[in-house]
Amino acid sequence: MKDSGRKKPPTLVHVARLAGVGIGTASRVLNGESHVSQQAAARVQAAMKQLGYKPNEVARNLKVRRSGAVGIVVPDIGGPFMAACVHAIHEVLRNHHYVPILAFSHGDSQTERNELDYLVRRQMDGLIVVPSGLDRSHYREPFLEGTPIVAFDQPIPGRAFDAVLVKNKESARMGVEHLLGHGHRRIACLGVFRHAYTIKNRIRGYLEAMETAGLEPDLTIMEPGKNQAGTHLDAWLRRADPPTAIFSLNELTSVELLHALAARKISMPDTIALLGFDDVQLGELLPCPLTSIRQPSHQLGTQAANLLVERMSANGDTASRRLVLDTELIVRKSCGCGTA
Amino acid sequence: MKDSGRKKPPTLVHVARLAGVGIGTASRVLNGESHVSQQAAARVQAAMKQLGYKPNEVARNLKVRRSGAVGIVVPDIGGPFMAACVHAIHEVLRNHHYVPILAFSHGDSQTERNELDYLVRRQMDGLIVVPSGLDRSHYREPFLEGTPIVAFDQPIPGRAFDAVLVKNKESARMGVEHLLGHGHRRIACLGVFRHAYTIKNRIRGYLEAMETAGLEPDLTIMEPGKNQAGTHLDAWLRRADPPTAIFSLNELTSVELLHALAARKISMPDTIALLGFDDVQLGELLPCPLTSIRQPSHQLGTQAANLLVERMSANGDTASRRLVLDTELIVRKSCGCGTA
DNA sequence: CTGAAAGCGCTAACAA
DNA sequence: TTGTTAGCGCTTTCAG
Repeated sequence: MKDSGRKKPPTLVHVARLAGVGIGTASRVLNGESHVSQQAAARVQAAMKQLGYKPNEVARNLKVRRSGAVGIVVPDIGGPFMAACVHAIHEVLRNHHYVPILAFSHGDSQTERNELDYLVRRQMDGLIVVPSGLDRSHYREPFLEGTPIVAFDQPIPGRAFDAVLVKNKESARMGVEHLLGHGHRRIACLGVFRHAYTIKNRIRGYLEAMETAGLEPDLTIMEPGKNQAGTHLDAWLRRADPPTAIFSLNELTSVELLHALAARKISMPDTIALLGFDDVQLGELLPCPLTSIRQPSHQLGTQAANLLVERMSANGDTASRRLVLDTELIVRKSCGCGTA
Repeated sequence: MKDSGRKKPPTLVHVARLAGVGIGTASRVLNGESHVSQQAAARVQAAMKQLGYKPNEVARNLKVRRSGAVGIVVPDIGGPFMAACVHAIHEVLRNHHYVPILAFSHGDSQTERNELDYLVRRQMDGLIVVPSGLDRSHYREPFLEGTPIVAFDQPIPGRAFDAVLVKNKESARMGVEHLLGHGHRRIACLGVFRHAYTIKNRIRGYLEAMETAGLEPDLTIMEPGKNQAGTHLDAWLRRADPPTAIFSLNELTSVELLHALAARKISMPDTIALLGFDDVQLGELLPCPLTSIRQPSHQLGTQAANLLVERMSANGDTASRRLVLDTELIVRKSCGCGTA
């Protein structure tokens, strides 16, 4: 009397029995195969309808050894950038009849590894991963072999994975140069550590631009989630010659900075100009509209998904490909434009 | 020579063979069962490690007839509200060792049905659904029977599903009354159609508040994605006695409205006051900080997931439960507060 | 064209 | 404590 609750759903056997055909035939019509008589097909379909039959994908997967699913591992989808990327990936994948399975690493290596492990056990046909933990050694482990992977936003060192990235260094450099163009000499740079690769390259771009201009770089890295922007801002302002502009390395920093500036009633862009990565929602409507570097999130997602789809259907192994996309500078006022 | 590509990963059989034990024993140590000798356990574990064995979840699922996965169907995760909800759901689910599978309905009934169908075929152990299509007849179809479902944000008519909702009508009423408290008499209401239930109730709240105050309601529903807020705004302004306040039914409307107001340089809250559902990112930092009704997105997600987890593990069938959560009015300036 | 039969990798019941 | 066996629901030879 233990399992009396829900009665088991009908299987192909039931369908076949009801239709008076063999299970093989039933399977064939299920898969829309050609070599079936009209007669049989009709009766099987009738039986399926009558029983409300739904094929069991799990069983099918076990047999055909592919799950039709692809795993997506991202740190989180809090910000608009990742949300948009994930959305785009989802769309492409669904169009190709894959089911996307989303997992969060929270930027932690261990969690990332666990999620990957789990996805592999679940027989994912492919993986799209933002490698955001510090430790990336698990990408060399054997359990990932045999599963196509495309690295997203950040490359995976070592094995030659496909990757879709943006021009971080160049974009940063362009942004800082724009600030330099406004006559700023003391440009501070603020960011958070987490996503090593992207940030590292943006920093590199900042440093290059400053160096080329013969200026002293002024770099600060803060911990995420601690809302330390205010503290750093205060420190800058206490200096004899505080920075006149800030280059922000990501959305989170920009938002925190915006709050900190507002709380201190510091006028932008006069006292301090701001330019940063990632467009912030409503950034356009702020008292001083935000100038920012927009990453092509939708394209990024689409390209990555396409790359993966291609690789999953490719029998042979093609060489690994790396796509690097351009960003766009959205010029508004926080950089100093239109103030003169 | 067709399948020569990737060699098949090791199975329990290989492990057992290498360890020199029966497959049953191997399975037992895999599942951490007690009745195994130290000897055997050790050798099996060694073998597993040596082979880099990863259990095949698909096979296990087929056998135990549960997938350990739960499907989440939402219109999209573009806005911060849904993003936060989904995040919370994910978290709870993962803590209970379920894998969350996210699907998008785009607010379309057909898509919604398809996704549900697919999830059921994939043997989801449970479903959390935002029923956002107009047609909800599919929730009465037999294929959903036997799968626990909790309705999220909007209830499912008919069958007695669990549901987690917010107090839409009461919140709207409270919001409008706040506006009334500022002396506004002509309060327009703007929203988009899509999410029938929530919107309908918010409208009801608006109407009630207006009626109670003995005022003429002024309701406009626009189509999503068409950015029609400006058009409606213009229409209002052409009137002899234009509204002095707008009650916005959701985030999308608020954002569009904000853009439209800014483009027309209409001052807020003097010329037009604004109060709406859903907190908008950076709403606090706008020239006129936004007053809004904040929904408890995190709680909503957590509760829904907990409800589902409970139901999935409940053998017998408990009565369906409905949770209705409170909202919070975040008072800033766009309503007219602090202007006097 | 069609039915029967052999598994996919795993768990669970049953003997031993 | 163990090995063996019978499937989970489906696809896919392989004969007929």
